[in-house]
Amino acid sequence: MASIKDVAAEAGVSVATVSRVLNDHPSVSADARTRVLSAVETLGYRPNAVARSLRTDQTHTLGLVISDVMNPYFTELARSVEEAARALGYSVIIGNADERPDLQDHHVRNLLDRRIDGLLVSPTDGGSPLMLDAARGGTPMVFVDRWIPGVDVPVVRADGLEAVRDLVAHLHGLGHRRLAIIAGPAATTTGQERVAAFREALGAYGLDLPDVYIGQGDFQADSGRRVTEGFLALPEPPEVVFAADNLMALGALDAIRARGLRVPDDIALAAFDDIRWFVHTDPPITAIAQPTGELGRAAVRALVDRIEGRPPESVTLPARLVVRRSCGEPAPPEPPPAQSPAVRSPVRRSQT
Amino acid sequence: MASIKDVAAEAGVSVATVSRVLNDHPSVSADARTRVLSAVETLGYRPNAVARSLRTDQTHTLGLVISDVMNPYFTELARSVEEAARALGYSVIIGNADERPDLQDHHVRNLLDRRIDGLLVSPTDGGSPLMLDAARGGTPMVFVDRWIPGVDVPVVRADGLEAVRDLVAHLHGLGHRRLAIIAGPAATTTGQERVAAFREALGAYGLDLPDVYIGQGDFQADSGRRVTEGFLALPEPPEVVFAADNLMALGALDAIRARGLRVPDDIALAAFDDIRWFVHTDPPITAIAQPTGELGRAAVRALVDRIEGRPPESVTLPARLVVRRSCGEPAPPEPPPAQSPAVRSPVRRSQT
DNA sequence: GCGTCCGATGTAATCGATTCCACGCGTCAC
DNA sequence: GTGACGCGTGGAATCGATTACATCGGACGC
Repeated sequence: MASIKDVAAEAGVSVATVSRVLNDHPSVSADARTRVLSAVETLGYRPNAVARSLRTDQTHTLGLVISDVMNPYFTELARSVEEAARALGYSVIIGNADERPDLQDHHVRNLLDRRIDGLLVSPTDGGSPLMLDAARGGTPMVFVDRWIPGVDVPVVRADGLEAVRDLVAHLHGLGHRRLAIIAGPAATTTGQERVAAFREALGAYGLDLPDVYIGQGDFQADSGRRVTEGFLALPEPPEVVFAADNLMALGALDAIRARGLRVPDDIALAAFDDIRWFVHTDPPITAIAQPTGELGRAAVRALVDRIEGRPPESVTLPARLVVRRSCGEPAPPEPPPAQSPAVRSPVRRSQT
Repeated sequence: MASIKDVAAEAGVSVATVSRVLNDHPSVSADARTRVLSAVETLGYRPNAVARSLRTDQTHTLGLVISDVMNPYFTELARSVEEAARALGYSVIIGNADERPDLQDHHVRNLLDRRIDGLLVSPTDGGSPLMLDAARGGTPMVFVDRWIPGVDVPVVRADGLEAVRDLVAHLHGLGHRRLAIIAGPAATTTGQERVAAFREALGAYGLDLPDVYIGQGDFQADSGRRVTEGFLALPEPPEVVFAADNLMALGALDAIRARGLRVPDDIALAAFDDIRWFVHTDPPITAIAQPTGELGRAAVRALVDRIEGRPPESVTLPARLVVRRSCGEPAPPEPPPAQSPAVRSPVRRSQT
């Protein structure tokens, strides 16, 4: 592969001049510039990003460590992050933690070793020593979706409280009184918050959330199945199962189906996180939708602000309820499928 | 951030010795080794991968350029690639082309600039000059899923011919005679092959595939909707729609539903690529499943073989038909959901 | 006792860029 | 006419690692 030296030789100038042309530094003669450019062309030269990064101490790369790529919510988040980053001249390297703290640490370490300019994390757990060091250390960092309390890092996330209240109102209105939740890991903020929001919303109707109606899941489909099987085996099974993410809802559906029961006649189902397939499941599933694209963009904006020396902002966006038929009639008309669901909602910001 | 010099100073040795310890070179005294190791510990030193890569001309990184991350098939492929690569000591940088040749070029260029050790590509089109140069040039490369004919690069893919024959047999057995396909872009091999396989399989039953029953899609949901709307508006609409990927099947479902029609009573639907949600759609969708995990692993194996100087092998694995209810009764019993669908099938290999 | 060999170590070159500094030369002001 | 200035350019240092080569002792064989 041709290096800057080859280009310099070909153009009959010094490497310094080649570098100046490449970084369009003003003081280069028109003549030298054209000679360099044509040398670049004939050699098919491309600057070595590794060497450049070593010298400039910048990689123009963001790291994104997410909990689980196979979860459509995170896939979409990753996509919007990459898109936003690209628009700002950054590349993204994705690390998939698969909800495993050890894998998460592996990726964080890997990204740090590569000297990425900044790190976007959706933590799988309460924070390993490595993660905490990274957060306190010099690396610009922003949490997205989930965060670690007590760490001074901006957070970009959706607030589901209002939507969960709407959901409970909907369920209550349909006559449901025994409501259960498949929770995410207690070590994650989303794992805790969704249970807390659910309990609070139930409280407003004088309902409580007994321990047997809280199933401990891990945001993966299998745990949804396992927990739901437990619910169904109860002497008094719940009338509604609320899955704290879409994969556990899938597992719940598996379990319900394996028992030969029907949704919503025998048991109702709702999920946190909306995905396109929920429109076409049997029955269509009522879900809480997050403004995923906005979250990704806001997260990148915050991180790049930090990297480039501007004060980053924490952002909290509202989630919203999408009612379908999985909790019982009536089934509201689904709006015609649009290119992208038009989620226009007010933005709440708070300085960090 | 501490550098190797700081470690050397702290340990009272030269940088060469530190480097030797780090790369566990045999000729280092036990004393020096422990001193270096403890210096590393106290300084929290981590070697700079950028500098190391520059010197050794190896990044221990694989590039993966896929056509569309939001397509669950590719998401899963990416996941298995990363897993397999990690097991072999490589990291993976994913580039998402979103089915856009310009974006694909962007990512290929970016990865090449970063001097990745090898490139895994599922080409979005017939091959841009950049891609062809890269293939002919020194960069180790392997195609996965899709490939570019006439380029001497190993290919790892699934062969759907047998499965498509099974599908057509199934459809024919159910009495369907007017079968349509939503094709992928003609510039992709999978776009062409699936149509060809479908046509050939129809031919075995004396059926043909008229042009009006070939809808031109682009592997995205919207095109599936658009094409299906066209089919339904035909004076003689098809009895079956076969979508060449799962996203276009989703779009087809949208269109069918918008028309107020039912699957399979009014029209049957089948898809290439099986995804977990197909079990729970209304109705469960008959699909052709690819051994995605195997493909990812085989692709990494082939690429790493090339990188490390061993002769790489092209691999073709068979896809298989999974019959559900979307093409009409009878609905075979779905096996109980397993951790991972046990796809055990013979492996055909061919030397490249 | 002396030459040889080997193990442990340090010095310095190197990878491919960027960038500080110095230099040469032409222009302009005084 | 001369000094100051600025522009275009090249030389060389630098980033943080790896590694070839040189050096220095000590052990060992004869």
